[in-house]
Amino acid sequence: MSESPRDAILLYIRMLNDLIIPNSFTYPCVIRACSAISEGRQVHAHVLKTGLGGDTFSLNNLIHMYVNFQSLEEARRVFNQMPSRSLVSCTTMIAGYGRSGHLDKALEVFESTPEKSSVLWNSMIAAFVQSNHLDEAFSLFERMLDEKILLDRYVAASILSACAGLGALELGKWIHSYIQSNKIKLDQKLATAIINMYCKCGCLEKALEVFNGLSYKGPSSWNAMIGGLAVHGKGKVALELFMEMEEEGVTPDQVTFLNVLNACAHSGLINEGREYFRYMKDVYGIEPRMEHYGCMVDILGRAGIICEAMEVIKEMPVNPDASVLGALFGACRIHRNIQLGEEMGREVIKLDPSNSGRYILLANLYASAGKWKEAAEVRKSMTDRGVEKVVGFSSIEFDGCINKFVAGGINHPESEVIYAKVEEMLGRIRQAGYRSDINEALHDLSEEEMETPLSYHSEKLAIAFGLLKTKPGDTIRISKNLRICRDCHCATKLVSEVFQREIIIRDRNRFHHFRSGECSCRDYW
DNA sequence: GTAGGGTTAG
Repeated sequence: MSESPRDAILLYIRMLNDLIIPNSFTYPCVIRACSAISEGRQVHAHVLKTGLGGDTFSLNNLIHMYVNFQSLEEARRVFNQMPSRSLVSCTTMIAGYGRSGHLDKALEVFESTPEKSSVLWNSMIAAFVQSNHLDEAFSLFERMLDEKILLDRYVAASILSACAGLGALELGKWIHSYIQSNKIKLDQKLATAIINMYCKCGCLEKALEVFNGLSYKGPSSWNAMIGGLAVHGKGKVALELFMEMEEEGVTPDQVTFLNVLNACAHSGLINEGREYFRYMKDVYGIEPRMEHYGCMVDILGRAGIICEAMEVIKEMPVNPDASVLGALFGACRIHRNIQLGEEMGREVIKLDPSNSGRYILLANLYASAGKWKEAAEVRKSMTDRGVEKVVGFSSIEFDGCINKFVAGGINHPESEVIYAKVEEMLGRIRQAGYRSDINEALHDLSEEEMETPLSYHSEKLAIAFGLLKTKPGDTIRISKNLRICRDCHCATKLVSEVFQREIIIRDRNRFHHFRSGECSCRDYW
């Protein structure tokens, strides 16, 4: 066995010089050793010349190689021309299409494969999950179960990741217990997926239980747990866990530090953030990447230390991307820095014109400053460019089903009862002092549309649904794809008090645990 | 002998 891919290629050349004829065992190794597409193409030609153009093993490896070099057309050509395709050929093509975002083509290969194994099902499910098409991933998973294909640890990890994405706790729990009762091997990736699912579904305690029960904790398990504590606003605990990780001799990586910085951001730990930002480089030699800079800008900007946030950007070795400037833009929004916000908003849209949220935030920022003409222009430029608005929704799981609500939506079969409940809810919190202030509505710089009355924002519908469907005292869990707005945040605090319910809302960025009239974010978000 | 899974800011 040679140590490096280079040696494999050199050995192959020596073999040719010695006139030894390569066979079907030669090429898979040689192909995997190719470090550039041009080299791979040459070997491809050799395969054909040697008369191995019909060898499934060699061709499968060629498909894999072209996929790795992101040349899907060449991969597909090999796939199309091979005399006998195996399940491996199909799986490789599907995964390749999936990773490059060609879900339609992935699905076409998937559907046209007659004998479907769990490997094939998973390649397609994972393609959906990785492209954030979670509903499709779930329905494919259902189909898989209908066809009596057993769940293995790969499919389990994919589906758990989808559950984490949508906050589907019930399904996630089911997968977890299936893993336990069927003794599915808990390897690093699966353990990480379970911990992450519980964190992202709002069950920190379950996540900790799984984490503490692991016989071996790899870096990714620590990362998932630290990241989970971070989004729940438990910054101090996250930092303690990080120190424990170091004490146990586990080497942190760039993901660890991203999560550590994020923990600082959500808990307002400014000094700690500054320290860890230096520490990662000084102690572990990890250079901050774009994401780390973005996080650092967020920590400072959110705290209102705009000058220092700008300093961080100035000191970057590369140009800041839309995400870094987006963090600064977000800070301007919170601290009502109209002038810099205007500049950042425009810059961010220039760098990433397809993100609808930024247009809306900028338009709302203008509107809040009374600059109606500019606000209209921003909105127009968005429609002119054909940028689709991301529709805000809140989802709540009940009886194994995910119920989705959009602001002002009436598509739910129980709409009438739900709206009546919203009215009752608002009535009762008004008695406790809630005012839905028109002025606040106009100046609220949320991503969601201002056209829908605040009373019918999607989370209010979801909360009303939760109050209707769950028993008194049950926790209501809601996931939302955008950020919660100020008015809903305020209303939910009061609902938690008046109805004596714990309400957990996960928004785009973090968790809000509402209890007895207060939120775990302490209004810092 | 090849193929599928996890953690990653706002």
